[in-house]
Amino acid sequence: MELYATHKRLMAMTARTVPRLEDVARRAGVSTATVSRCLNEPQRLRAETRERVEAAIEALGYVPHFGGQALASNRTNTIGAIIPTMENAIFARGLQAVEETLAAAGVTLLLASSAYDPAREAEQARALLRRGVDGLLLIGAARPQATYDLIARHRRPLVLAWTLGPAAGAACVGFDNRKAARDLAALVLEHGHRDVAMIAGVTAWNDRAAARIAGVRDAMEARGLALAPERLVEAPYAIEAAERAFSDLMAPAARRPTAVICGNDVLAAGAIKAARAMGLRVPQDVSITGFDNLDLAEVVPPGVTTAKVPHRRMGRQAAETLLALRDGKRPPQFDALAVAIEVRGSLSHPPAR
Amino acid sequence: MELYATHKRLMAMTARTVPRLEDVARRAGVSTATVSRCLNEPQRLRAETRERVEAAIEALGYVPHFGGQALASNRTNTIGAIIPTMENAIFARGLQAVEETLAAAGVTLLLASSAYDPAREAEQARALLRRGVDGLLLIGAARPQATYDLIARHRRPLVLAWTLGPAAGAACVGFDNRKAARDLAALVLEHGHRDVAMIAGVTAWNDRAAARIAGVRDAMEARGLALAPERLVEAPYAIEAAERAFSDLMAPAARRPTAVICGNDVLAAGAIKAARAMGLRVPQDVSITGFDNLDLAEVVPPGVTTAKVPHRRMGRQAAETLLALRDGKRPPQFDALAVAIEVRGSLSHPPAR
DNA sequence: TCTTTTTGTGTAAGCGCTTACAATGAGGCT
DNA sequence: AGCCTCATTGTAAGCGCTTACACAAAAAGA
Repeated sequence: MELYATHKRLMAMTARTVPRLEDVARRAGVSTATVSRCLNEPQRLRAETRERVEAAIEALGYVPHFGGQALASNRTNTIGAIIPTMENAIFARGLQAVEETLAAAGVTLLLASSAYDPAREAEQARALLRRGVDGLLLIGAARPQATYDLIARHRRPLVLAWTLGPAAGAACVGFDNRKAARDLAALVLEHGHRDVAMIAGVTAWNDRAAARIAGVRDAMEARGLALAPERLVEAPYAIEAAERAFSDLMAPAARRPTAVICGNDVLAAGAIKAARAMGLRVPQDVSITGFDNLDLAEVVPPGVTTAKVPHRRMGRQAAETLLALRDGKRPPQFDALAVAIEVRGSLSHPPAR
Repeated sequence: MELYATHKRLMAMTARTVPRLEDVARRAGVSTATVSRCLNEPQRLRAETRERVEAAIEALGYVPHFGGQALASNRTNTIGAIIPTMENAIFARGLQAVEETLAAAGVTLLLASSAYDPAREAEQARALLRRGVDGLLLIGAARPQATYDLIARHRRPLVLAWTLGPAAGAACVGFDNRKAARDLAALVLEHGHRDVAMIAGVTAWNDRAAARIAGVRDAMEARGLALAPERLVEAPYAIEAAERAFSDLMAPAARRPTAVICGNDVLAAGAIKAARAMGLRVPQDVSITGFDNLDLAEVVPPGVTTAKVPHRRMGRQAAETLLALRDGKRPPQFDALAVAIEVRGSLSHPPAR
């Protein structure tokens, strides 16, 4: 045993470039406990002592070792988030706000992505929990119960964003996807459209996509219309998939839909691209709507009429909720975020037959 | 001391939900060392023992504690990456590839963003190093020496992506921004343009943006032309900034540029939007080019002529380099990635005067 | 048969930090 | 003066894991 210790000690002597708490303590002429306190509850130290320790920290360029802290304190000042994808900008803006809010509280955000795959999500959750995250942020509420159990077993607070639930014992921060989609669809119908089709996101394990379909159905049924099965296509959130979906919807020359409601702006952009390729004018020949109000929506002519999701506010609220839960406080109670409709050129009246 | 230990032990008894290595060992009837070996070098165990341990791990749902591992082994199987922004898709695709490649090797990617601010980048690097990342991936080569020193002091391998250097002792994986921009500009000039302007990214601490300007200058000078100061505007990579920049460039009614080369596709999309708003047709009245070949480029009509950066390949190579360096191997030697030009509708001949 | 190796497993020391409790000394009260 | 409180700092146990070395048993030589 002695030899091992000696060996390590020697290694350390020759190889150490990163100072430890003990080095700081020695230099400042205090105990390791005092240095630790200087880091964690500086107000408990006499000003003179604190200054001495801080000087030593500064001089040595000391940075506390994360693993050591995590092990000893069982806290990491880290929040983990798993988003479905980084490929398009859907979640970027919200996450940026999460990150900023957390950073202001001295908490780091660990980001992972699941590619819309619940198994991958569970795996990532496991990895994040293993890293000792103090809390977890997930998107949406649809996932296997096992994932919820996993998180509960680790006793970590969980916040779901982009949805209002129903949540298995998790806090939700978000907006009413169904209502927003209903409002948007209602607006489309008010423009006189009766032949409406929808390119939705893939609904498997995606409650937002499903809720948006439900919202569209709501609006149509309220007017005695129905969304026929052949008028509903699911497509992954990608340009190309949307192009194909749009072509499929428009294939029957007779009774083509006059409006296509898309599950998000990426789909809408793809649909518009396909329409152009088919020689259809937007909105004269076909109206198209999106969801999210990404940059894309304002750049693609004639501008995508879309639901303006308050990403940043949602991100901030999610972060605040997580911080409160982590500290054992009751989380602030937020109202469901309002989603306005941003009207742009892609929505107009149906063409006269 | 006893009391403290007892207290903790009691807490543990009542509160433990997460099993430790010791619990697995007890259940499998082996020592903790054996369980640890089963995790790290399973081939060293007798098959029968290994199975018993694995069964216990499975039964208890044991997951090794990260902090404990990190502390004891001084390795984390984690690579950190700091990208300038998540707001737009510039880095998303490349990072996705990094993540996939690392995941295949059992390594987790920790992602942070710097908002193009070198101070923030250094701060994030410190945070990642503190977390014990085994290596670091940064974008571009331009940053204060202090950041390089910080990383060197921690003895962590560093890979720079999106650039070819010059790198302060770091491996570079990327492409020649200058050459790609030169090729693109040459193509513009071949179309007959002589009045060329450029909306570049902000060059402060951004060697890619600077290299692209240099490339455009190269091409122009090779034809005896120059990029006049009033024909060069820097703008952050955002739609709105690009719109303003474009308006500024087009303000003088006389001798307006006939082509605007943009530092990336986001800028190009903004420029096209502004052009439309000004009643200018693209490409009949003005040609516009981008860089990166984002989704945006194919969706915005008439399609953005752009440099096709091989993001995914670059990401994969960066990850492979990091993994090799982490294991103390010589990194594979990659050639600079080729950047092709994707010609789309936004580039044409200058209008006849 | 009696060494040598090899193989598989156990023992226990630390990794760098936090924190309960102890110790000290300075004031405050009676 | 004697006792108590409070503020400040020190002491040292332990967080959950890895791993050098010890040791026993099995395999391989001699």
